[in-house]
Amino acid sequence: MQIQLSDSLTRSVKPLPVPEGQHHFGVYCCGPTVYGPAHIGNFRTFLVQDVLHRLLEVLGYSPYFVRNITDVDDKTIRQSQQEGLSLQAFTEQWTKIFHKDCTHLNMLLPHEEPRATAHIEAQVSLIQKLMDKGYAYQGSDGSVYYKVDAFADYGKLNHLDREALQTQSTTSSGSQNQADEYDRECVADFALWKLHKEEDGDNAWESPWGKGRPGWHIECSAMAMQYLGETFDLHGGGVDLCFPHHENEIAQAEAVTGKPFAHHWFHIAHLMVEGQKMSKSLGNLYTLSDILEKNFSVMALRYALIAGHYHQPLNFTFDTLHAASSALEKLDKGVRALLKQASMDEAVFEGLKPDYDDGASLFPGFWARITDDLNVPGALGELFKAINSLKPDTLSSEEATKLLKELATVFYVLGLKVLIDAPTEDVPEAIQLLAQKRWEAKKNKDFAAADSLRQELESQGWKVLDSKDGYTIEAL
RNA sequence: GGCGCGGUAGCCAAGUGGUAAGGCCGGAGUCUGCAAAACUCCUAUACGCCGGUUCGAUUCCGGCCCGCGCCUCCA
Repeated sequence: MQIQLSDSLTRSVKPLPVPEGQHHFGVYCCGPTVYGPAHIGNFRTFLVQDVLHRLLEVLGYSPYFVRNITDVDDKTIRQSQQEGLSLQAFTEQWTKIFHKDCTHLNMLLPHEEPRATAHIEAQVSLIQKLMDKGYAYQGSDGSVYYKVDAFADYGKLNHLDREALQTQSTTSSGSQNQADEYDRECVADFALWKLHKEEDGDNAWESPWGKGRPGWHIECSAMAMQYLGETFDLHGGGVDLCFPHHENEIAQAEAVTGKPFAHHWFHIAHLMVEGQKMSKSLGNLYTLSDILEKNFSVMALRYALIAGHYHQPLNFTFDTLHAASSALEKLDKGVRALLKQASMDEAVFEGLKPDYDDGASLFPGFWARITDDLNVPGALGELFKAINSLKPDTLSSEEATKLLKELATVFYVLGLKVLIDAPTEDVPEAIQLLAQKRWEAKKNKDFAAADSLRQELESQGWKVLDSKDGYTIEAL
């Protein structure tokens, strides 16, 4: 099945090339700057990319997925100094936490995860080529800048007016931009190599233009080409990266190679929180641990973050999370009903390998939607519709098994684990004892005693759930 | 100002030239000593506004209003 995906460069929905032979579908996504915990907005972007990664894999595209780690920039340097750590120790610590969060969110590992500081040479060499070809110059401050004017295609990704770029006369507020503090020939020019400054501390590398550090944009051009070649299939990131970051990546790469950098540009809209832009000052910037502390499951978060179309801003609220939890429970029930009919163990279901068969799909609506510009909300709608129409107890064991196999593939693409484990909290002995007493009182039909014990348990933060021949205890 | 995205029931969110998926919430019933769970069922005069094209527009075109994003290192 072929995937259609909108492309920012052509501003159209384009089919991804059909997989053939040994070709690997090369994907580069801009990863995090590791100076603190990633927030759920970052994860929205990475999760959408993860769904694309999984879809490509299941449909036979053989993706080769590269996502970088930015481990040198103003913020990482400043923070590491404040904490009295070396840049490396500082960024490694946050990289580890990022990895932990990714695993927790059930994200596939990238095939490569290059770090900027481990690829200084490749960046220096790319800058040298830009110098040699006349696309870069050393400013009066000693730093090296990209000469935007020299690259005729500059602005093509964002469809910018070249005339306006010459002066870049306005800023976000529409006011005049005071550009005279810069040593660039043109305000649109951007830094390739930043000459060492005192506040950079030890964080400097040798280069033909003196000790310094790379500009932000150059790492992605250099590393993408190193791992994926001069031209690759798809490049993605959050919308905010479309300009200037991706525009600059194109300028750096294409000026040197003369070839298209990426065939397809994939941008993911931002996450809003309670209708507002996320920001520290508004206090609405959540990390994964913030969400887990509020007793939501990580799967509910994953569901909530992928359930909106990537093309539109997603408004995240705690209502959304509640809705996601309930929706997951519904899927859990649907699957359990089929498991019973198929006499399949949970573990067997969870161990099923994704296996997509185009001709024999039992959920054609789901696949049609998800391959149509990664329409996850539409696909989820189709999935629920299909599950609602099933009557498990009328199915043969074979039919139920077949459905489960394809559902496993569907859930693999979404990266959702739908079988929800019963809470396995440790219940203190004293509480267990009280619960046992209550159960006995209930069996003896001493309901007054049973009720007062229930109240006592609740006052201590525990809830008893009765079933036919027993009970379970849950934290409130 | 430039470029872009969006306005669908209480909330979230698909989609279509012929009167509208799905999820959540809500409600009812069954069941259970109570509570919850579970099961079954159900609801809604929802397509920003104004014109145009059309037999017919939420869907196409034009205008307007409103919200949001980017426009020098934020996913």
